[in-house]
Amino acid sequence: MYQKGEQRRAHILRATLRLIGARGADAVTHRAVAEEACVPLAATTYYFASKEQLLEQTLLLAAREETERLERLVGELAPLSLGPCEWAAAVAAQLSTDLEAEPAKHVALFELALEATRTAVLKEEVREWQAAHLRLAELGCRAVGSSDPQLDARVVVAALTGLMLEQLSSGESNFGEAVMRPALERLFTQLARESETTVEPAAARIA
Amino acid sequence: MYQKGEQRRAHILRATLRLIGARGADAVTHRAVAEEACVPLAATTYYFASKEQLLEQTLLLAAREETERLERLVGELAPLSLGPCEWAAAVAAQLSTDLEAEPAKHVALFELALEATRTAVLKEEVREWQAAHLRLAELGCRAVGSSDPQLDARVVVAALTGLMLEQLSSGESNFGEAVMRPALERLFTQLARESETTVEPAAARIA
DNA sequence: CCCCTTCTGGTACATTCGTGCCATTCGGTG
DNA sequence: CACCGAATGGCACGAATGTACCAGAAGGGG
Repeated sequence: MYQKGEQRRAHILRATLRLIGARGADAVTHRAVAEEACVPLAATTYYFASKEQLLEQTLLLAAREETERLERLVGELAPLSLGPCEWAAAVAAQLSTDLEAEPAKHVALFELALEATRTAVLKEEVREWQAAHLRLAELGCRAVGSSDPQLDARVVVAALTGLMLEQLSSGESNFGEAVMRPALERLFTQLARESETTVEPAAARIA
Repeated sequence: MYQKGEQRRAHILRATLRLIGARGADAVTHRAVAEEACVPLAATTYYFASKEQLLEQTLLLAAREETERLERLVGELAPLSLGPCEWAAAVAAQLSTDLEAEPAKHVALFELALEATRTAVLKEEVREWQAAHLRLAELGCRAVGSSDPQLDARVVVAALTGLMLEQLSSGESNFGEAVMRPALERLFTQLARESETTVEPAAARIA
């Protein structure tokens, strides 16, 4: 009983997410959300105590969904014992198709990161979110035989974040994979290379 | 003659930048900017045709300043023929101190990237900005003897972007270097490692 | 059946917003 | 000196905003 409300609440969150992706976080007003969700104005104030809460909850939703999605992806890929290049191809394919399918969600996630700069609650959430990313990347790094999976995971997460932002902010539509795959191949293969000797700073430099 | 105006214009842009860093892009209103800059309300409309122009110009300013700063940094470092670890240390030090000195500017730059998602003019600017980054990174990659400087530059730029965002959105204040330096060391040393043989996908995987 | 909580949808209001207007001052030029 | 464009600053207007309020529909439990 009384579960209709939850559906409407979710519907409003979806609409807000679409709005953030299309017109930015500052386009999120009660009226704009209400129109996007096709609900009366009062609905948005009924389900959310304030505009800030609405925005916050929407960003949390996006972050959690994305984390689940990634967990599923790594869960599928990890048991296959792929090499670095296959990992790169799989990850690049997944990310670029997802970027094109739901750019709004990913834009929203970056908005989340920026909002977190100013909001303690969100900062905490971003930390958990990144921790999840690190765990997943670490799993992947272990799978390709990284010699320092924790450190490499950090590098990989940072690189993926940067590539995604690049695609969103300056990419032509749908050439994402062409850019991401070679970069990821290169990154993964180089990180996966075993150090035959302990790395000595100057030794890696060409004479 | 009549150069006072330019100063005031610049003053307003600075204030706007501070505002973006402190309270986000949607906190940029004529009134808020005027107060932050200690100028009357009409000044912001006198120097900028609209709120959007004000925001846009501010972001362009930040992007160009940052590019110049990076060019200076690479210009200093490149002739020293450093190894990957020294590069990592220098870059990590520079970025983390700068992140702490002027977080507002870097937050603003990410806001720029997000706005570019929706604004054609900004998207073009972001492209130029990233092209500059790529050129600089490529220079650095060449300096450490990368076997594919263009590709590696892409990876490096993405990783740096990701690390910066991580620091801004979830980092404790001022432990940036402790996080960034090891990651960069790892990335640079692995990228700098020569491939003795042509990289063959499966060969890099541990048996 | 009635009641009470949940939910709906319409409206009102104070505040804040972007922007246009205009009288005034400044500072260099003729 | 007079002049004139550049710059200033105060103000007002219409539009949009967040949110409170309220009258009622819905629908399951007594």
